Amino acid sequence: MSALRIATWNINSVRLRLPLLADLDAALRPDVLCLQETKCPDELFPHEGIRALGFEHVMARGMKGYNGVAVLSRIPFTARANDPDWCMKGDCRHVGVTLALPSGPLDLHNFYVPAGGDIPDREANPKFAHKLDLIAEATAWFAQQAPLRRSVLVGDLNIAPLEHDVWSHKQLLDVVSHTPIEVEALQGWMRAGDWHDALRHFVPAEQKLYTWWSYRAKDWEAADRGRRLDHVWVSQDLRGALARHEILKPARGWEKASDHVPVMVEMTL
DNA sequence: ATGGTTGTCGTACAA
Repeated sequence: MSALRIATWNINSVRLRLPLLADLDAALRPDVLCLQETKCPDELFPHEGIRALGFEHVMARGMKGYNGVAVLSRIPFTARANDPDWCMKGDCRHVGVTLALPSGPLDLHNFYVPAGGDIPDREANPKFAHKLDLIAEATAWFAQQAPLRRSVLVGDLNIAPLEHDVWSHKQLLDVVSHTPIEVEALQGWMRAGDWHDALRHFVPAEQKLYTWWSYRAKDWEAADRGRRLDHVWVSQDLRGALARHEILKPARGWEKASDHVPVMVEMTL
């Protein structure tokens, strides 16, 4: 039995915030770190700086300017084969790997779900339609994979499903990220894979829990108008392995901070 | 009060 720490962070440019990875590493010491919004084509990915932090195993799936995901790991892994290209867009929103743990293989999915634009209407807003379509595809695909074993799904899912995943349930009901149609979609995805919400495993549903604070607030900390957009899900067989979690809120106050903070879950496997 | 900030790219667009 040993501890496995998996962290996830929407880094909002891996090149700009490469120095912050050292601070994250010092704070959380993750064995595996999943990044979203790397905004970096693969040929420009900062492999040297990341290797210097001790992440010897890296898989990046990036493109110019937008999106992009990566898995940084101290544990060897193989790329999962034959995972879908969601919505056939080639837009670098998912990477799947299989970690080679001493206790056996563990599947890890790193997702960056589309933010979905401003208008919560699939007819009026193609970005919202894309968000719902990607989730519908993922729902159908994970339903086919069931029953999932030794599986973890992390990422910026861009939906805050519970009432206390946002600063004001009432005021955000019409705001993309917390609309009933999105919440339904996310919950359907969770049910399809029989996923267990690892963050709410540790934090009661009645308690406010955020992982993102807008750049647009004058004082993000004083306003505290946050949302829980970043998630860690585990298959039911890993429920008993959940040992600890940390949401690195101080990271929101770092110099040149991302608007998302790193989230970590530790399991005993 | 329908604002506000950030990153990439290149002076627009996505978040």
